[in-house]
Amino acid sequence: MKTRDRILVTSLELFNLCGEPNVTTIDIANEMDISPGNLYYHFRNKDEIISELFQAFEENMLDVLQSPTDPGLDMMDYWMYVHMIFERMWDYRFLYRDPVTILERNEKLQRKFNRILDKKQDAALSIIQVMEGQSLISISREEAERLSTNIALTATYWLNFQHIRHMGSNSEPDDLEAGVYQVISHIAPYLPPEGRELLDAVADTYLGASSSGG
Amino acid sequence: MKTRDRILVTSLELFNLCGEPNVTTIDIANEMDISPGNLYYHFRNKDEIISELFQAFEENMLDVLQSPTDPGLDMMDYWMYVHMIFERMWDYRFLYRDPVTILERNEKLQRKFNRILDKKQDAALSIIQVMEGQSLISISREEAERLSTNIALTATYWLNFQHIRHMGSNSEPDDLEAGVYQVISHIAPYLPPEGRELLDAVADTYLGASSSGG
DNA sequence: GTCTATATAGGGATAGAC
DNA sequence: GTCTATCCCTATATAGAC
Repeated sequence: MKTRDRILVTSLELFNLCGEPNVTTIDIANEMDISPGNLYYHFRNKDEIISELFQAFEENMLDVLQSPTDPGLDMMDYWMYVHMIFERMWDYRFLYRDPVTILERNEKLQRKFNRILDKKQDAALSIIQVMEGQSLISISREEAERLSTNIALTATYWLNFQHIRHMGSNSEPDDLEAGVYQVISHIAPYLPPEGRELLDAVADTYLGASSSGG
Repeated sequence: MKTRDRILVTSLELFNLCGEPNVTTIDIANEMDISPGNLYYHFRNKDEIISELFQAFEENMLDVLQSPTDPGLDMMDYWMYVHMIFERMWDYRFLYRDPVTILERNEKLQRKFNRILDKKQDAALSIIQVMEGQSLISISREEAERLSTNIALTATYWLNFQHIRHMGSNSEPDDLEAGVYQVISHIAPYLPPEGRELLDAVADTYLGASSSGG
């Protein structure tokens, strides 16, 4: 593995573990047993490392987000879909730890992050509309807008919320299923009784057997 | 006004405007036309300023949060209630801009912040249970738990979400009503048609006439 | 490509005069 | 209480040898 790539991998690891603002270029170099000078031979500055990591994240995420408007999907498919999104966020969770701190330094990242948010919200809206089209749920246009905003918001901030909630204990929870459930539960009240039971069944399947993010 | 208090007021202003990590003790001193030495005569360090601001925030917030379990309350009362909570958060919005960065340095603040989150969630749950008791809504115990978590999460991160969403334009939106609506809309799908119409009416009243936070 | 050594800059904080 | 001057530390980033 080339040094340049090792820098990216090590940076991502440390950023996720300690938070990007708490990781210096020297920390990264030390962790890899190379000199800081060497690191700066491969990257002009820390921002370039972050940008490159973000680039990889964006490609991953936009790929996963391709909204499943296929009408043949069931509750379990949606669960898996949201799970995949959570896994990508988990892989790059340093971005969700204090997004404002990271984004405010770099306008390009702001735009990219917002584009991902747009996509998230669009995906939620699409799914809602498919369900509506199937008469699975009944919802007005305005309600659907607000609902998809709430879904995108929960999906975006769940890891941050969990992190703050577990700050006393120094172990970070790597159980994404609770977040998936939390996101999907936004839809629950719109579902008919059969739909809710189906959701409960799917939740029971996944909530016990924590599969973790690795 | 005593210098000590002026330091607190100025710090709060700058923190809210620029974000706490971007404001140095020198910035604060400059803004007040005093010397950094003077500032350090009144406060041992920056953390002490933050802690004291947090203290004031906590008292405000816990006071406002006293959950209104009075069964005589209507939709407009709940709207006002959530609005008051948003106003307190707005006054100390720097805490919601980079929560992890601010909290990770100080265990006491972690506990306090989480206590406020607990209170928020409890308040949401209480209101839901009152509504359930009045047969206004029908909801299971587990659903109520998840719902109140989602409500607390949205209330906590709405300002952050808005901030990121408007990062391109350099004007920060000070319209809290959208956030209030977003929070209350979590309840909407559980309401009977009359309840939803009532909510729409209340929303119409407030959403137009942005009252702002100042 | 990699190293050592170092420049640079900024922020937190203190000392001591007034 | 307030000021000026300054110290210390840390993080980013560069220079130049190997």
